[in-house]
Amino acid sequence: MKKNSSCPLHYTMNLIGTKWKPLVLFHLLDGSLRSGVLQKKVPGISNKMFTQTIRELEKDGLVSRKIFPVVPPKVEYKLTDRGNSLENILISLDTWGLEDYKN
Amino acid sequence: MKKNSSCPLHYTMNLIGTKWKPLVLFHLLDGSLRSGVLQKKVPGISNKMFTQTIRELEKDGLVSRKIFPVVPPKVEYKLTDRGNSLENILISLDTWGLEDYKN
DNA sequence: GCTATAACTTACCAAAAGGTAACATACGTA
DNA sequence: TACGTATGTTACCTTTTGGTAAGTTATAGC
Repeated sequence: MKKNSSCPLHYTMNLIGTKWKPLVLFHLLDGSLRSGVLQKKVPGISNKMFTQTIRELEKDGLVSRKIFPVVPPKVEYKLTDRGNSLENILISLDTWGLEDYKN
Repeated sequence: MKKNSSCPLHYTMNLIGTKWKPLVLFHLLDGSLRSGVLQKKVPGISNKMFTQTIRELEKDGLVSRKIFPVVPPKVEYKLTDRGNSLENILISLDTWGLEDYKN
């Protein structure tokens, strides 16, 4: 049963309602990852889209970026507390896909 | 904790990973609605996008369409069982937005 | 026979998203 | 001094998305 109809869902969708954002966030649930590793975990994403997506997530405070001043470059991304608060939703979306695919 | 890494989430996102689909589905949680009523409940959606979105949801078996042979036309949409299985996720997304907005 | 109605559909155009490939960086190593 | 490395950025182009406005339908009521 729906709780109200003014619909904060609209707000949520403006933050994470794209094809790639939930996928990127999902793969960070287990902890921080190097940029290249994270990108490889998202099948089909181009380099450009990956950068663009992670920049927006960073801007919105859902992931944080840690730069190691080494050569060649090393960058790690991880969920912020705000990003991590999406954990249950991300897992539910994943589980739903798994169940639905069976049918 | 994530359950696996092959990621059925990708499958889920291909079904409902757009700006409008979750919003349309959400407003059908309480039961069937006439086309025009449903459309008015989704703020900012154009007629064209509404039609296109609902057609895809119908094609994917998430909503069903009932036509009443009257003039002027009357059409009602409602969630299928498959669509209704997204209820918890849709509510979670809405609730998350409500909580997040406070901060 | 003209009009209002709800639910579309279509044509046209503008805006945004997205792919590919080249370039940038800076240091250690061959 | 040229190369490899990881992490980007940028330019160019194509594809997709999206908005607006006009057209379509069938009948009841004026």
